[in-house]
Amino acid sequence: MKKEITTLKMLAQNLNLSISTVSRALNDHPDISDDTKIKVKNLAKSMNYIPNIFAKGFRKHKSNIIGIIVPNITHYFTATIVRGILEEASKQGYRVIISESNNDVIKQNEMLNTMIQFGVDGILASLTKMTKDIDNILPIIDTLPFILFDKVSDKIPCTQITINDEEAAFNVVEHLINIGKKRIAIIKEREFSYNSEKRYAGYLKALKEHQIEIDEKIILSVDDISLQHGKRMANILLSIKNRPDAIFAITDSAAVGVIQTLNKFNIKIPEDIAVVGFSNSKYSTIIEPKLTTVDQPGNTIGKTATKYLIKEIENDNTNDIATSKTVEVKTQLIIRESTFKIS
Amino acid sequence: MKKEITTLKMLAQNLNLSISTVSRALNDHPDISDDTKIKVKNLAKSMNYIPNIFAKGFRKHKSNIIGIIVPNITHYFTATIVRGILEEASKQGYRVIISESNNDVIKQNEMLNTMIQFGVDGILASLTKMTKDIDNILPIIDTLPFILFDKVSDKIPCTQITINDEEAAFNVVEHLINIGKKRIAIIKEREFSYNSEKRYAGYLKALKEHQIEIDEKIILSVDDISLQHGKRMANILLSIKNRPDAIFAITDSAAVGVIQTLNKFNIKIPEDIAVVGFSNSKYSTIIEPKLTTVDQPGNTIGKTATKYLIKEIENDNTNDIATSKTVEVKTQLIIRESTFKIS
DNA sequence: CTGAAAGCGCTTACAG
DNA sequence: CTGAAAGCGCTTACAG
Repeated sequence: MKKEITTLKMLAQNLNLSISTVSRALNDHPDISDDTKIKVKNLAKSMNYIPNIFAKGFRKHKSNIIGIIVPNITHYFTATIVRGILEEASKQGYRVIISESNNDVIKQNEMLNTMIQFGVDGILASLTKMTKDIDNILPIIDTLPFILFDKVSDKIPCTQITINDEEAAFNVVEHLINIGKKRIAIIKEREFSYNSEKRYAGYLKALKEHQIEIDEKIILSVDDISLQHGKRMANILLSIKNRPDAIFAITDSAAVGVIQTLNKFNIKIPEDIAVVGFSNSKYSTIIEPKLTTVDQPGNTIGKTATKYLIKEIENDNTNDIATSKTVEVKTQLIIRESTFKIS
Repeated sequence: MKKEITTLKMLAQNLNLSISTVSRALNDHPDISDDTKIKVKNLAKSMNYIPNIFAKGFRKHKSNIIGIIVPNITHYFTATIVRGILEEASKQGYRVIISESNNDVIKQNEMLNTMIQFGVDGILASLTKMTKDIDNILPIIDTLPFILFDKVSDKIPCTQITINDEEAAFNVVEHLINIGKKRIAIIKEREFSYNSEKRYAGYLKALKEHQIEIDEKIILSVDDISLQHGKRMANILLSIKNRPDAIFAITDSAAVGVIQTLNKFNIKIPEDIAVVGFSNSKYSTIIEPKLTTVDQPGNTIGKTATKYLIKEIENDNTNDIATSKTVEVKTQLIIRESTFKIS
């Protein structure tokens, strides 16, 4: 029982005009007289005319749909980015198709392909953790506009939007030093994570600049930077002879795990051991003591990425390597009880 | 520098066949010989043929895209539902377009309209809080397949997928009674929320069944069932002369606010006052004591809703009121420290 | 300022 | 078993 859909043809017949004229009037073509335009537009409105996007897209080879692919949509930070993308896209007249890779490279590639098949005008992607197989992505980036955000990779020559991971981590560690900490542990991910490596670099840089000795024993790497592993690592750090006086976990979840463990052993936070996370997720204000962390403006990342993508789409310069750039969105250190100045 | 796209025509020329035959071969039409099919399919693969979904959709008046609209995508539970939708949709060859209403009715209507304009085959919606203006939705539901999930409304005659709110709340309250609580407060939303009303109904039913007096003074309603309001309500409940010995907050966030407040006043949980939330969000295991709550299987809701929608799409029976049904997905009470049996 | 016509890539009745 | 042709709803060079 679908409703009768108004088409250009119907409008044309009604007004005794040609389809061409009606089409042009609706698109504000300069050749058409204002008189006609007004007549056409009024009728269109009264007949509830909705252009058939498919015919249009088909004709112009443009769908006004952008595809986005993320590892895990249930992460608060990711959802926040998605929200930014949705806002900006809808403002500019684009719709958004979403896929989740679940950190599965095979799935990610499948999804990229179906997106292209579905005729998206461009793709915004946040990579899986182990995106070693850049091979599947490289052919795509000169097929259509493609931009990376959050989980990016410098192996892929395209525009990338991230946060200033290195600087943010540097600020975290410097803050810990400023409150008097001298033996700062870090819990990071294994090598393949871009973000983790950047944060680690910031950590090292801060220690060096403040001439603090780097001790491998308190630099821990895990496969999956989760709450569970945070707990495990905290236990390890407590067991070594020369305990750290601060723990920087590269993720809020891990930091929460650390705090829970320290609480269990009645270790005073931040006096005995200070703790810092990363993300400013909701947990950070629910755990006791409240967590010092880095706020990442997901909304800004999403909007920025979308702006760049649409610009590329509308200029039709498919990922010109020359025009690719890396944009770093500024984060902010949020200081809470887990590192409060001791005095 | 877009790559040359393989079309049916190119395949046809290459094989000296007609476009019709190639099209039929690719679609496994019974009229075509196996020989031809194999030849065509092989060439298609080697030439990397991808059907143009727009031409196809345009021709068949079908986009294979479903639209979903939710109030807030950053809510963990919502993201979980979205994940379920994505999984099921992609399994059945559909793509998903997402919009966020931010609980704004005007925006919601705009989005519904653009979705229809974008030619989605059907819509899955979770309503804004104050969807009193059903008026805008009613005309839609007999235009195309339309299904409600999570935030539903019995004013709209279409298939609805929710959790068993009433039963779940009943179980919560019965559990509190079983551990010896006799004066159970509830923090709910104001009247316009469907879910809140159902949970409230479950609350009342349990009290009645166990012949516990209903006291308006410990039935609190808020506009926005957030952590902040949870705190505020907890303060109110602590200030009344005859304090409750249990608080059922209709949301985990509010329950967390309650716990933080009780902790501040050193009230023993659950001995003095037990606390229950709703959602089994991540916070519920981060707060101390860990929160008893109701687990809502978002994934199942998403999948179920999608299955029904696609069924409606493919049967082309647009929201036959006769076939509309309300499906309740079962929840599970998760008992944790905030209500542990006292003995 | 307006119209007739071609064409985007596909499917499908119709004919053989 | 295969092909020629129409048509889905739109835009746009071409002609007037």
